[in-house]
Amino acid sequence: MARPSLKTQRSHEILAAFAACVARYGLEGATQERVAAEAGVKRTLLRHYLGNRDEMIDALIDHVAADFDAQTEAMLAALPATGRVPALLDLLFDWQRPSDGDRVMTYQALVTAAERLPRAGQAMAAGTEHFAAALRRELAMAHPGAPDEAVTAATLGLMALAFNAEALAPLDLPESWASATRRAADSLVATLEV
Amino acid sequence: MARPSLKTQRSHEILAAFAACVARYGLEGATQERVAAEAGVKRTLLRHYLGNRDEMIDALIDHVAADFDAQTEAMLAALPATGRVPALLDLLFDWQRPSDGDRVMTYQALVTAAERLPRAGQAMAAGTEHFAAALRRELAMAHPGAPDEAVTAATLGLMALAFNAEALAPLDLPESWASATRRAADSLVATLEV
DNA sequence: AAATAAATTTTCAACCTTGACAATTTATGG
DNA sequence: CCATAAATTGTCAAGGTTGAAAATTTATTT
Repeated sequence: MARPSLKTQRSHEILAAFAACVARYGLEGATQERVAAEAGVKRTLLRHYLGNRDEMIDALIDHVAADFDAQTEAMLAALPATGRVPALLDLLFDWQRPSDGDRVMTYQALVTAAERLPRAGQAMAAGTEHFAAALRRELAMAHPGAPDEAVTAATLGLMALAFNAEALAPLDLPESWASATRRAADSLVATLEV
Repeated sequence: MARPSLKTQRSHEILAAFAACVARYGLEGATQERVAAEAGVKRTLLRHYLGNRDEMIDALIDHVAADFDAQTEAMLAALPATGRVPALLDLLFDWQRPSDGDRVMTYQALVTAAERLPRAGQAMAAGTEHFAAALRRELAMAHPGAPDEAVTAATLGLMALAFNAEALAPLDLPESWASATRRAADSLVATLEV
């Protein structure tokens, strides 16, 4: 017998706007005013739905972590039944992608803040390990004979290449680097062949 | 016939403090008050030596870029006459190092701000290419027979591994990742063997 | 249409950050 | 000691950011 709550939807919209602002301006630069403008609502609504700034940041951490995990799962779900590793590389190093670059920038901002915000550090660490584990599982399945250490090494190599490509995207680096990055990834996978 | 100027020294101290604050709080979070406290001077001195905030940021960009390049040169200078590539890997992936982690964090903050601050983007891009070129030269010298594309791929792979290790340092990731990172680096170099 | 609970807007005070300039102190050369 | 130029400190106003709560509007149920 009351007006229906928009809490879930609005909170989500606001957190998405928050994440976008963090990606663009950094955590400290993502003021409530900017987030409100990005979300297209009054500043006081942020407070209404998410509380004060500290509480907003806590919510953001959870949001980004969930988003990261969802991205990992979506990546796995998009893989075909056979030839999964080549498909995985195509996904990780597809430069035509509509650049969810914001995601990695937000992630980086929270990683940087880990010292001041232990919760952020824990959440980002968990997400990173989750992603690495998924990558590792695919490599291990495709190369059952490869020694564990080699699989782990290739996993970290792929992850570093993928993260780095996104993190440095704001710089206009030579185009040739894109193909070289993919080639490095292929080399790492090739180390797992018998 | 006047008091000697401290401009050079003080400017340097202040910029170092600025860089440290940017690493810790992000660019927007590095307020003049915090920088002044970090440098141990009154806020008004920042203005005296470096001008207003925009001018301070311009100076910071130059400072960080110069620092980055100096680091690259120092790395090269530290290499022995023979066995340069293994020594290079030891330098890049030495986890005992007293962690100049601040440097990479500051770098990351400026990369993130590239969209708003084109000068920052240009400077960080130049530094990155300088670093990559140095790496590439070493690999090419040690492996004259390797095809250009392979050398470039290995270069980017090493760079990604090194940057990533530093960028994710604030997270307490599994210790085993350190050795796996080194192993991935070794694998990339091994792709250049005949 | 009346009651209800939620959305949305309004408003105000406290705090922080910055810019700018005036005032003062201090070290050096003559 | 004196003149000079620089370092250092002091102060104030303007603008932006946040916290908090009150007032108003709106959608839904009965």
